Order: sequence, then C-alpha cells, then structure tokens
Amino acid sequence: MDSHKSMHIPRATIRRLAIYVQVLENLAREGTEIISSIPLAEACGVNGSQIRKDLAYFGEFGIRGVGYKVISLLAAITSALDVDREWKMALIGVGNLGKALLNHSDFRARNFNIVSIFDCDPFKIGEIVHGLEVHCTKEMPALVAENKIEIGLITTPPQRAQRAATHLVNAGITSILNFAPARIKVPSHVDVEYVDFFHHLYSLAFNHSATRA
Amino acid sequence: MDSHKSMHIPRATIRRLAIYVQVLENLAREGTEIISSIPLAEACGVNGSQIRKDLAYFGEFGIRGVGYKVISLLAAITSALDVDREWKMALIGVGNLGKALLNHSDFRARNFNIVSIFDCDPFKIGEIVHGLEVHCTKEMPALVAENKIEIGLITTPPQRAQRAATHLVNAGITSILNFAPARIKVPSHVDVEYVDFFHHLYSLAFNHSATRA
DNA sequence: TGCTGTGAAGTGCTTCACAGCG
DNA sequence: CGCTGTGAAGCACTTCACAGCA
Repeated sequence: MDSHKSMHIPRATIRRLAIYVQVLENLAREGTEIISSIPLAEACGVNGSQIRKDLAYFGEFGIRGVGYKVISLLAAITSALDVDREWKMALIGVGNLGKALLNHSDFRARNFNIVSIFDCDPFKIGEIVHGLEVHCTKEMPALVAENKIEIGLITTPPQRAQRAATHLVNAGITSILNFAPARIKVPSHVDVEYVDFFHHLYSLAFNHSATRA
Repeated sequence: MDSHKSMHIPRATIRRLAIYVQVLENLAREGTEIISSIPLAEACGVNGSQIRKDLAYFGEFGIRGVGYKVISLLAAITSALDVDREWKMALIGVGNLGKALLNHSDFRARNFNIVSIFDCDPFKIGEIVHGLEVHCTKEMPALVAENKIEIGLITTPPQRAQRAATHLVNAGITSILNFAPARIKVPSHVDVEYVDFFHHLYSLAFNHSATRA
C-alpha cells in the first residue's frame, strides 16, 4: 500500500465507510473501546477482510493481535472522508420536503448546515422559514460565493429538478444531493447523489415476491 | 434467455429498474411515446447495453429497429417488480421522522400504504396521528396478520432500531425499510434496506475533497 | 436500415489465505 | 498466539460487438 493519496478508491469502499462511521458511533455511545475486524464487520453486515482492505486505502489504524480502538478509528475515518469539518449547503425548493429537512436537527449535529434557501415561486420569496429567508434563484451565484456553500440540496418537484441543478452548477456548486424523483444531467465535474426511498421499497417489493414465488 | 423465473437477477439490476421507472414516468408525463435504449440510458445515467441486458432478465419488450414504447415498458417493469399492486406497511416510531413520513402523500400515490403505526412510549399510545391510532408494539403480531401488512418501516432513534426490528420479525414481517441511523441484525430470510442521506452527504464530501486535492 | 437481444470479453470489487507484527 | 494488512484468486457485474429481427 503506497502513497494513499494517489490511488483509486472504489465507490463501494466510500459507501461502506459511512456505514462504519454509523456503527462505530453507536459502539462508542455504548462504551465499547476496542473492536476487531470480524465483530465490527458482522455489525456492519459485511465481510471481515472487506473492512481491513477498505481501511488499508487510507493507512494502518489497527493493532495486530488486538483490533481497533473505536474512538481513534472513528476519528481516522471521519478525517479520511473529510466530514470532521463544517460543510455549508444550499437548499432549492421550499415545499413540504424542503421544510421537513430544514426541521431536521441532525444536520447541525453533523456539521452539515443549510445556510441559504431558494425557490422560484414569487409568493414564497421573502418568506422566513426556520430562520432563513427564501431567496430567488437569481441570487444564487452571489450567495453561494458569499457564504462559501459547497453542497446543493434539490427538494423541488421532479419537473423542476433539472432547472434547479442547472442553477446550482451555474452558481459554482459541484456537489449535489437530489431528493427529487428525477434524474438530472450535469457536467462531468459535478457529483450527484440521489435519495429516493421508493427505490428501496421497490427492491423490497421485488425480493418479497421473488422469495415467495 | 430461458425461463426468466428461475435465473438469478443481480441486485444491481433491481436497483436500476427503479431508476428506469422514475425516468419512464417522467418521459410519459412529457408525452414521449417511443424511446430507444441509448437515449433512455443517457437519461438514466447508465450504458445502453446495460438497459437491454437488465430488461432481458424479464422478457423481450422492445421492437427491433424502433425502440421501446414508454407506456408499455413502464407497465412491464412495474409488473416485474410487483409494484403495480397495493403494499401495506407498518411504521414503528412516531417521532418527527415518522410523522413526516405519514404526511408524505407520495406513498398513497404509489400504492404503498401505511396502515398501522406503533410506538413504545406510553404517552404516545392511543394518540391519533394522521388518522391512525398509535398502537403498543405488543399488538403488532395481531395487527400485522389482520391488516395483511408486508413491509415494516423503522423510524425510531438508533438505540431502539434493533428492538423495533425484532418486533417486526416476530410479527412475521420479512421486508424492512430502516430509516434509523443504525444497522440491525435479522434472520437471513428477512430483507432489510437502509435509508440514510448522511451516507450520501459523506460520499459527496469525500469526492469533493478528493477532486480538489 | 436501425435497434434489440445476447454470447464473449473485460473490469472492478470481494473473499481467501497467510505472512508479519504486537 | 491473535489479529492486522495484503497479494492472489475468485466472482459478479458491465461493456463490447454483432447476429437477428422488424
């Protein structure tokens, strides 16, 4: 394992690191101090070597013959993911979903903060929602620069998701989390993640029926 | 492609079918009648042969030299996924998140209906939330059987997610959608999907930092 | 002629198996 | 002695390339 910075890290590894964080946080809360790869893997629902290999992309964090210190492993992973600092976010689409997210206190707890909100409905612009003024999308470039916003959340209806994405990209945003049930087209340097729990319900439905076929 | 029922279908294919449904629904809404695999693939963010191969697991739905009829392909996929019928669901954990989901009208539109809700807080039991009475988890086996519930939604805090899962499994549920930020342990015949958008934020954060390193 | 459906080739991730260290 | 870290083997999914049909 040579210079960790230069090598390609699988997408699948990154997704699992988020799981490890979740499980390690719960272990830390319960007071577990040391854990070895196999029980940690079981708690995460993966294979033991998987964890060791995933971690190896970033360095050596374990103690041979012993295991991993929960607290310091957690710190190492959050540092590797760069989620041990503040991230500022913009939200576009102040409807039901947007408001529900603004009420979601976990953002602040994890240092992912929504600092500007936007809508294209003239009746909503100027309204104060959860302490934030709803801005017109025209003001996005200025506010993104001014507030050092790095992530955009799309919570519009599907018809307006593409327009919202384009606004974000034009404002200089390169990381987008899209809650709208629509795929969006963005330049290749922009990174998009999709959140849609109907996808998960569809998987459950299919497997349910396949299992009982 | 012989008898479609018997062959193994990759998890990855099922996940993509949900994307195809989403995109086809939007195409249908915009009035597109026919689409061929390559433009459909672009709209979905995947490769053209990927779509053709995914569909081949279930049958032949295209017209050679022409493409796919949007409406009938949509019907074919929703039928293959078994999401063209009603699914009844139970929700455990009537907190902020649980209430937000109960208000989420898309469930009804897609025929995934929450028909019973549970909590272990004695102060909440008996309360009416969105037209449903909050039940004690003890009543779960009876209500699951009576209402023919097939899917369980966990919206408890992480500490109580495992207990909620165990209640669901004991009540005969074999499909669980877990919104709590904790992994749960269930027997191998039970299928669990996890929804946690912090996982997606972590991916965005990592890629953001990696790209600019 | 154009696009689907599909075997074959290619790729990347997962798991194994064990050397190496605490 | 036990568990980590890691090359090598295995497996699953993706992409290619084209035969075959409308």
